[in-house]
Amino acid sequence: MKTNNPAFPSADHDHKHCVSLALKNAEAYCLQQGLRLTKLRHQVLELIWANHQPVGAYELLEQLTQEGRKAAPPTVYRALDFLMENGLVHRISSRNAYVGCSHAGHDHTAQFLICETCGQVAELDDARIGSVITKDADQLGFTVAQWTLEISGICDQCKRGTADE
Amino acid sequence: MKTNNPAFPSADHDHKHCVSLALKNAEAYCLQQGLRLTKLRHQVLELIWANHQPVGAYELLEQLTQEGRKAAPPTVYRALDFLMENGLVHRISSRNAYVGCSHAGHDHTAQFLICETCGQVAELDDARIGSVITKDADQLGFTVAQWTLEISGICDQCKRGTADE
DNA sequence: CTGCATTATGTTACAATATAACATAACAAT
DNA sequence: ATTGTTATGTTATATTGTAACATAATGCAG
Repeated sequence: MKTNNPAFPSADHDHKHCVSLALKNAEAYCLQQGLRLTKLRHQVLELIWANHQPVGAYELLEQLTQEGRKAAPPTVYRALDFLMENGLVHRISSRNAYVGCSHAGHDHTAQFLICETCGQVAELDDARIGSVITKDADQLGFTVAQWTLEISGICDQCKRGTADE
Repeated sequence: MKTNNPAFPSADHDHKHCVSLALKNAEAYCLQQGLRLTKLRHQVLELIWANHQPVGAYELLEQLTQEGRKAAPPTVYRALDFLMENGLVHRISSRNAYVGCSHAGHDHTAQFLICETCGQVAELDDARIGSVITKDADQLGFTVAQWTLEISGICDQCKRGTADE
């Protein structure tokens, strides 16, 4: 039996459901905020979620092209910019890659566990980290705008060998 | 009078002393560890410290060239690799830039405050953050190898206007 | 100190990631 | 419909980073 791990979904979880849920959330959020989640942006967001692990911009570009859209690098980067500005996607800068964000709304903070073996990413959301950061920064008179925490290591499934993969 | 801020050194601090101290530490560390801090590596490390804020690889390349060394990109990247492996330099991935590390020894963790205005970087070293990370990761069965925390915002000096700059 | 293995650097070419700048198209509101 | 605004298409190029192989320096066994 698989462990039910909310952070690193097991390989047999319902991908499609997972993606469509994320998209619905995004649609609702954009509607509510008066943001234009155009076809292109929707498509890019869907691809990001479908990959379900960090995807590079040029990988997205290729996938877009395969889906029949005429696209060049700016096409992808602009969509990514929009999605990031509005908190629907995060950039993993240590990998030059992008992942979908589950808690939309532009939050500007992110905490990731990145598995070096399988490449999967889990988004943490531990308030303690933010509070420590804020306190430290305050003491130095530093005003925090945003931050990224990227934690690299090995996930549970990969440690147990191939059984779960 | 300037604030004596250990994290963000004021503009009038003794640059040269600062650099030479860092270099001496690095030399001592490499000697002790049997690491070969060659002329090139030493030169690159010195340039990084001399800049005293994150420097890009190609910027370093240019500076190396100006100092009369024949250098191509791999020259710089290899030196950077060595310096990073041995904890003498950190990479700021959100900026594709490199900074000197004050606590040598390969530690593999880093916490940075990055001022969006002046570009200066302060390295934090708050043990609480590491401990929260470890606990969170443990609960998910994730084994942490290394992590990077990059905090973007505005430093004290820049908030006060140009007086301190 | 000589030859050999190892490590570091030089050199050329190129891969991967990202943006500038300007043209066209879609949209939203009069 | 007209117009201002926002989004996308298109071409070219900037920026960052590596692969692959040649040469040079270094450390060490004999």
